[in-house]
Formats: sequence, C-alpha cells, structure tokens
Amino acid sequence: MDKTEKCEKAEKCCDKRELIIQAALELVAEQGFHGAPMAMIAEKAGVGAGTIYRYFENKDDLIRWIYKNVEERFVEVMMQGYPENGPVRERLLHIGTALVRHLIREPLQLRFVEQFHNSPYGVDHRREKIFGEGRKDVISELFQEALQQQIFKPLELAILFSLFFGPLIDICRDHILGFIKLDDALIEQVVGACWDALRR
Amino acid sequence: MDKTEKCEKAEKCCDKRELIIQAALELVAEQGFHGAPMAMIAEKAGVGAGTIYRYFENKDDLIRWIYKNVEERFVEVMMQGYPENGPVRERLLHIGTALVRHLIREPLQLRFVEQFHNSPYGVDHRREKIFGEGRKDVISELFQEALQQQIFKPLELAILFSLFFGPLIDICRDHILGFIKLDDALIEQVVGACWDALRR
DNA sequence: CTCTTGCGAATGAACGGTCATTCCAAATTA
DNA sequence: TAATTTGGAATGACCGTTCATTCGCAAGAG
Repeated sequence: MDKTEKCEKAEKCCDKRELIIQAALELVAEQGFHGAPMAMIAEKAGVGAGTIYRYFENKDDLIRWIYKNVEERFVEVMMQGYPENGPVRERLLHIGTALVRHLIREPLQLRFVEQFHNSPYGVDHRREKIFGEGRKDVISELFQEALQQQIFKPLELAILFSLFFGPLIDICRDHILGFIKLDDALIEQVVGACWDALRR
Repeated sequence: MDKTEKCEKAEKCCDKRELIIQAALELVAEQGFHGAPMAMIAEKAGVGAGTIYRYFENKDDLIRWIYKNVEERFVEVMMQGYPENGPVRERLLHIGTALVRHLIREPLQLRFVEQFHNSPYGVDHRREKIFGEGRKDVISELFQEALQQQIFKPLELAILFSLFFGPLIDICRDHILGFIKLDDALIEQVVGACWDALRR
C-alpha cells in the first residue's frame, strides 16, 4: 500500500503537468487559440482551472513552453540518422523527408506550431530566428555550406528556407486535413522538387 | 444643392461601407482577428458601433466579404497583361511576378488573407477550393495544361500549387515584415526557383 | 497502532475586463 | 411631419486570472 501510494503520488505530480500540456496542445491544435480557453484546457486535463497556474505562470508561459518543446522534437527527429558526412543533397533530403514523416505522424504538433506562427507570438519568434546571432544550428550550417560550394542559387538564407520548408509544411497540412494522401514515394518526390528549387 | 446633396448622400452611403471595410482590413491585417473588435473597427472608420450592422449582417459577413474582394483583386492583378498565347513558362512567371509585386505593394491585403487562412474560416475555404467542382479558373487550367504537356512533374494540383505559391507568399511576408528586401531582380530569381521546383 | 495536527497542493466560484450584438433616442433626410 | 439612418450606451456571454477554501497525506503525539 505504501509504495503504491507513493508511486501514485509521484506519478500524479508529473502527470498533472503532462496532462495539462497534452490537453492544451490538442485544443490549440484542433481549435486554435480561441478554442482553447483555460477552463476548457483544465476540464480536458481533468484538473481544476486554478491548478494550471501552479505549473505555469500564465497562458503565454504554457503556450511558449509547449512550442519550445515541440520545436525541439522537430530538430531531434531531423537529426536522427542524419548522414553527417554524406553529400549536401543527401543530407538535405534526409532532413526534408524526416520532417515530413514526423509531421504527418504527429499532426497535433504541426497544427500547434502553425497556430503559434500565425499569432502575435509568431512574428517575434521569426524575427529573433532570422536576426538572432547568426544561426549556429546544423541546418543553417548545411545551407551555408551549400551556398559556399555554389550548389544552391545565391539567395539569402531566409529565402532558401522558404523555398525548401514552405511547401513541405503546406503539403503536410493538406495531408492532415485529408486534402491529399502522402506516402513515402510521394514524400520523396516532393522533397526532391524542393531540392530542385534550391539547386543552381 | 439637390445634385450636391444627392451626390453626397450617394457618396456617404458608399463611403460608410468603404470606411468600415478599410478599417476592418487594416486592423485585421495589422493586429489579427483578436486585435480587431467591432468597436475598434467602428472607431477607426469614424462610425457608430451599431452602424456596421446596417451594412453587414455580422462580423463573419464583414470578414468574408472583405476576403472575397481581396481575392478577386489578386486574380485581376495576375490576369493583367497575362500573355494568353505565350508558352507555359512565360505565363506562369507572369502570374508569379505579378502576384508578388501586388502583394508587396498592398501589404495589408496579404496580411489579411494570411489571417483569414489561419482561422476557422481558412480550412473550410481551402476544402471548397480543392474539392469544389473541378477548378475552372485560368490558373488551374494553366497547371493542367503543363501537366498534360509533361512540362511539370506528375503531381497533384494541390501539391504543385504549394510548390509554386507557398514560397512566394512566404517571401512577401518576410519582405513586409522587413526580414528581407525584395527588388525586381530578386523577385524574378525566386519565381524562377519556384518554376524549377515544378519543372520535370 | 490510532488519532491529531500541519501544510502544500488542488480547487472552482468569483472578478474584472473584453467581446459581438442589440436597441432606442437623437439626428438627418424627404 | 414622417421615415430612415445613426451613434453609442446597454446587454449578456465569455475569457484569463485570482484567492479563500478544501483536501489528502505524512509526521508527531499518545
């Protein structure tokens, strides 16, 4: 009895936070920020409305925390099995297909970040991402390398990103909404098309 | 006096409507739907809050009406100087550059449709656009033609649209937000890159 | 072991503010 | 004057956040 109770308590403690996060993620993804009032998040998570404020300072804090985590997941996924020493093309195609596969496997995550990007948060976030102390992540470095090797058209990073990631995210949304039906072959075709847009 | 008054009345009548539309367009574009309450729209338009409801059934009606008009403007602009009998590539490049040039000239219109697309309205609208009785507009026909002539990669229309228009809209947003600086030469480069994505 | 006590976690009704929409008195027009 | 349009206060619904209260459990007392 003792141990069981302790376990339950420990779990409950962590669980509450997770339950809130999951509920908020789902509601925002499915209904947008308007359709995700704190009361509804609390109900869906099975906790009291006030309880959320024991774990998060306010709604913004909750939302930003979820976004940060989801974005980290994206990077993790793109880096899984990343052919570090392969040619640029292989590395980029890996990133593209890994991202698309992840996004259609986790539709809620995609819908959430889309909601986030198209909100007051979004602009600030993008601004910091573009101007914030010269990009040190693996993906930016890959693009820089391709530019130096004159593999890519000589365009700014922001434009190259739009050419590559823009359509990929669009087709994931269309897939999730049931407008198109992606399979592995089709994903490779589209990622290849995005590569063609970048290639000199 | 009679004529003047009549003119004034006629103008006033149309003017009020136009003022409301312009105010709503600006507020939604700049602040999103959250930042555009009816009271603020009324104030910006210089009319009473209730007056709006003499011209529009409700907020949805107002928003949809604006969207429809803005979208029509887009099509108009893309069709201006459209090289009806030119090769597919020339026609598509015309559409792309005309669209981009218009969007960065009318930032409010772009921001408005982006807000619209990322809202409950957006999904319904896109669904109807994709499934709604096989596309009869000039642009869809152009894409169909390119498919038949095996100029394009054999992909669904929705995907081809994403490959071409997705990045163009992205770069317009980045330009408007001051993240990049588009000029005519750069626009042509990017439109060309989007063409490369489509080309077999 | 039983009972009491103390305390942090959890709760949800209540608050202040904002929103879309309504409604009617006042203004304008005919 | 009669009819129509206008303005903006009033309305009611809803939201994020708060806070007085309750709850559950572990430690201490007997």
